[in-house]
Amino acid sequence: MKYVTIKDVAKKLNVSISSVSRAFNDKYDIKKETKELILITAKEMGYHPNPIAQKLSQKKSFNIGVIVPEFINEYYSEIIIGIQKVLIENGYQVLVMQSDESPNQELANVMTLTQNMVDGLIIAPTLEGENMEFYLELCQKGHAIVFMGRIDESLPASKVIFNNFKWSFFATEHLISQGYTKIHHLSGYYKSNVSKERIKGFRKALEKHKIPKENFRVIETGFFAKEGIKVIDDLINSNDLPEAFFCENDLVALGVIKKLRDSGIKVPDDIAVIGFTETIMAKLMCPQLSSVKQPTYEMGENSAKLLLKILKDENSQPETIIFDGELNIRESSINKRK
Amino acid sequence: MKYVTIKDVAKKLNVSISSVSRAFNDKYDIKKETKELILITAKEMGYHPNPIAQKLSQKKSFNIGVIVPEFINEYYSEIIIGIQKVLIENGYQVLVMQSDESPNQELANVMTLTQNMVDGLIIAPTLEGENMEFYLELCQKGHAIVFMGRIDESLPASKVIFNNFKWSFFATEHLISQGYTKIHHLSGYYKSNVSKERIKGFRKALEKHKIPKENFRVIETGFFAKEGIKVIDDLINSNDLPEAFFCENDLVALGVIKKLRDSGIKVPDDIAVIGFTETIMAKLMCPQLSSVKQPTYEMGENSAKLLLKILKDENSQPETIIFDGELNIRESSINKRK
DNA sequence: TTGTAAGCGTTATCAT
DNA sequence: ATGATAACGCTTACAA
Repeated sequence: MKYVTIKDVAKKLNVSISSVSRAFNDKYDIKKETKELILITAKEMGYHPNPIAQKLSQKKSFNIGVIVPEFINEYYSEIIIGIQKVLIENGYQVLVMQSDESPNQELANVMTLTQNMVDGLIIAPTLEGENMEFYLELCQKGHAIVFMGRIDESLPASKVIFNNFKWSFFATEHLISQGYTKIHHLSGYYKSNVSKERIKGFRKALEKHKIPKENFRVIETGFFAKEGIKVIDDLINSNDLPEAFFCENDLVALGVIKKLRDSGIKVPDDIAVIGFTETIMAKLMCPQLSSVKQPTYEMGENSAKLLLKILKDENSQPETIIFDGELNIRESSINKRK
Repeated sequence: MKYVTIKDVAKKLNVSISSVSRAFNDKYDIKKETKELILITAKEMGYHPNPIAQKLSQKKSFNIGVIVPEFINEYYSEIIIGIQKVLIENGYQVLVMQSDESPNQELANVMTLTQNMVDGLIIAPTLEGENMEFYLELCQKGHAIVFMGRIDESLPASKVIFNNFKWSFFATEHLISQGYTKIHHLSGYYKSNVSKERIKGFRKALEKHKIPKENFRVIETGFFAKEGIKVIDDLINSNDLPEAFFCENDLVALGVIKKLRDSGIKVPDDIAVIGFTETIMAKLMCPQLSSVKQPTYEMGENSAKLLLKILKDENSQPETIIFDGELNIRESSINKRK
């Protein structure tokens, strides 16, 4: 591939390459007519500034690295779309890497990206606590980083997180309002702050409504349908089914509902179920699934904006944006007997 | 951010920068001991070759652009993962952009990426026929491009496609084998080659089994659950329901099943349904959905490999890889009365 | 307002 | 086997 360079344009117009450069960069003085002439001629010749040369010259890559645990589910996909929109508008390229839910892969991704001179990073870690010393070091070295989601509060960096406590509280309170008093919470991983917050919200709601302790349980389940199925299987065997399940996410809820149905137990007639981190499936399932919707797109946009702020002002202080959600009540958690 | 450069390493060891460069590039003569010394010292100092400088020097970006219609659904996500694996292993970075199902956005994405000097492109177009002259031009200019999925056969370029005809045929034949003779095919967009191939396969199966013409219909539906719902709504109103539906994809099938259920019609007891381009939902739905699985990951891997081949040998001839799928029969298409 | 030239961090060609 | 140096395409002091 042969590209037209700044020299070609300069030669054609008998001007210096600096003038051509200036024509493409607003910040310098240049006569209006020359600028226009250059711009027009450049366009005719099919010239575009070579971003790689710009990067080398400016010691900036105009690349932003985005690292997510996965993008098979729409959650991170939507976040990425929000990020991309903001960053592309601001002249950045977005390099997306996925860690396959592995902290090691995550670390490798960070390495690859920093070695490729990304100007900044948006990292959605797979697990809080992992790689934390490394991230601390990165931050102290002055890397521009925004963390997202599953991240330790203690890390002195900008963060975009979801108010898991609050919306876990609301989800639980909703189940209580439907008259359910025996409720199990199928949690993600206890290690994770997200899960801890959800558990806190769950407990808080039960306490507020004075549900006796023996009426609720928290079960470490995981993120996938398969794991939801397994838990139900165990509970059926031990004859320990509650009146309602508050699940880690829609996928787990889906597994729960499937297993219950296969066992002849109807949702919500016999047992109510509510999900979290709403997916497109929620509305299409049978029964339609109640869930907590997170503003994924906005979360992506805002993490990008936060990063741009850091990029513009190196001395900007770490900032944390906490997002609220939306409780969407559907069939799966409605108490028909009430 | 302060990076260690080749100069720093050279100075420290009192060697020339060429030697350091050579130590990092196998293709040159350099004494084994000096090489090792340089490599060790470089590592100690935290030196990595600056990829941007390498790119400028070599007039290669080592970036590959990947453009997909969307990555909200797992289909393209999985393809991307396959692509990334192969390309990253080969020292390339992958820039992913999504066109939001818009040919205009797709064009803008191609522009952005070519202007950013990507060495090659993998393009999954949103709609065949759109932007075709432009792609033709790109190919003729010598850009390394692999097309994927919804692409005109006529384009003289490397392609990775799925055998829609064949698997549409098998899906239809399966419905026939279940004893259904009144079958409707809810197609994507008639414009699209993919849909055309699916329709051909559908017709071929019906012809083979001598189903009378008045027993089958093709209805242009679209890609989303909403559109499936609308079609069923219309068919119920016009009292024109068939015995079985062969849907464009799982999402449409989901809409179909939902609407039928809401109307008191049971699947598969009253009407059978089969999807296409299997998603994770298929196994989790109620009833479990029969569908045709596409080898997404492998398709991604192979498109990347195809691109690498072009990159290595400029004169390599266009090649087309056609992938086969897998017909997964589940509850939704089983005729219980048979 | 414009031009000159140094510099960004490499690779690659030519000497030595 | 090693070093000097031009070149890659651009930005940006500085000079004119």
